[in-house]
Amino acid sequence: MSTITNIRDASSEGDDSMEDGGSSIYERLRDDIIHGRVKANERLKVADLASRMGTSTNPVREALQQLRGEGFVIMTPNRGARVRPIDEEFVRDICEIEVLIEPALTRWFVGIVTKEDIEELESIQAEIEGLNFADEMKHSNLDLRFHKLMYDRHYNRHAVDLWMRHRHILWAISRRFPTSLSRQSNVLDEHRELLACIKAQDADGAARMIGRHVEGSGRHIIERMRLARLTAP
Amino acid sequence: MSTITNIRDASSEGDDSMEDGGSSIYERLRDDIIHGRVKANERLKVADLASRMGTSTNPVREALQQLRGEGFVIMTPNRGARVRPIDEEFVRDICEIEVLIEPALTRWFVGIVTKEDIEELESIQAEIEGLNFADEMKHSNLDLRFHKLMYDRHYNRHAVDLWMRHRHILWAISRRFPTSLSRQSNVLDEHRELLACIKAQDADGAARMIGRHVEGSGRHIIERMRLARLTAP
DNA sequence: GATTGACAAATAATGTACGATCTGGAAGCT
DNA sequence: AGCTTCCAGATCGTACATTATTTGTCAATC
Repeated sequence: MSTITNIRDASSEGDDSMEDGGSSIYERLRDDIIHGRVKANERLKVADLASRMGTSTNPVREALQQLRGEGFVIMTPNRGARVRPIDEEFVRDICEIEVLIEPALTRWFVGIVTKEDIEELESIQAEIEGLNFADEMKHSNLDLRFHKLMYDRHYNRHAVDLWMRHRHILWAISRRFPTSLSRQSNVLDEHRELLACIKAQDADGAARMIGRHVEGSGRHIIERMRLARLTAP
Repeated sequence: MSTITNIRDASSEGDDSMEDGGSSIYERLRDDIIHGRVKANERLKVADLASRMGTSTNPVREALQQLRGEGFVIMTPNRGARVRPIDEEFVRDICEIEVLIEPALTRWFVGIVTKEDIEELESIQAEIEGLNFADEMKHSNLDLRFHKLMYDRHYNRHAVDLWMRHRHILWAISRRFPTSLSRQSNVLDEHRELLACIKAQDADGAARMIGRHVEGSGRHIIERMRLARLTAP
């Protein structure tokens, strides 16, 4: 229970009031939860967190309240906050929701797509194929740009926000594990097929494709999580 | 811009430290936003709210953070909080999401439904038909019980939570307006047909039915909102 | 004379410190 | 053993200090 956020402080050694490099308390806590640095259902004591973060208690309390609103922590009156377990169930849950939402967003995108959009998508896709998973970080950014381009102009901002939130969570989790080779080739295939459907103005096909894509990603992450849990508990 | 939460203080007159009747600051603020007592994009000043609520600023700040997590207020650093507009767009957005989620939840329910469940659903439906919209409040509760029974045992807690949140918002909004007679009869019809599909183990039919039900409710609320906005701006 | 720029004062958000209140568990009593 | 009492620890609320933003004024320039 010692190192939670201090894990990444290895570089800046015994430094209390570290000038936080742009990351807010909220983000730090959120990352600690998503990355599993705090155990499931573990109690989060504001005083502890405050000293660990190098601030007073008030910012921590507000961060916790925000996290409660987003469902990452569970708070009971006069009894503090506990972390919601980010386990395979959680991933499955949000993936299932995405399987419902993303096809709808995609279907709409096919209806409004322009020649320029397709060109940009293809250029992104070319970049993705170019680096071929050499840099996971870069790949993730490109992948995000790919999907963001499709969804960003959608009128349903609420749905897009939901997608973004889920996406960030999944991305943070999947960053813990490497992507298997088979999944890598599947991702490339799925993107290619998706592009083909978009170009052909086949909304149903594109929706079906994105559904498969999301489901595949989710399944892959869950398998990796299960594996990691079994090998190194 | 004077009376926001004080509207309901009319009864307890000039009483500073009113023993709040179970409603937390968070709930008060949330209701004020949903019910449109605060104008869209209006700035929420913590000091104002604190004095209005009869407390100090800290509880207000935490409530605002929670609301931010849930997307009801938008906060920018060093610039405070603004209320997210709860307009027709907002309702349309969450209804569209529900149109995607609820059919999936319903489909699963049809797969695990027992004889006892159906009996209880029918008893609730009988009660609903019995009071025939005489008491909107009671009707809402029964309607909630009806759908809750279907969704509550679903394994995807995240999706069910989302549904619950959306449901509460919609309910709070629709409470502002009376339900039209035509919509009333439609609701009854839709429930009846839904029950028939469930009894017949017709998952696709039930899903289609609930989709129509949600869409109809959403459309009705939006129309009412538009009407109210046009008649009394 | 009107516009724009900088500077200063007000206003409001953010952070810190401390006291009040509640919970949980351990020690003591029947 | 079971119940009560009490104390340590943590949360929650209040007050205050600090910092950032906004506003208003005045002067300099076009």
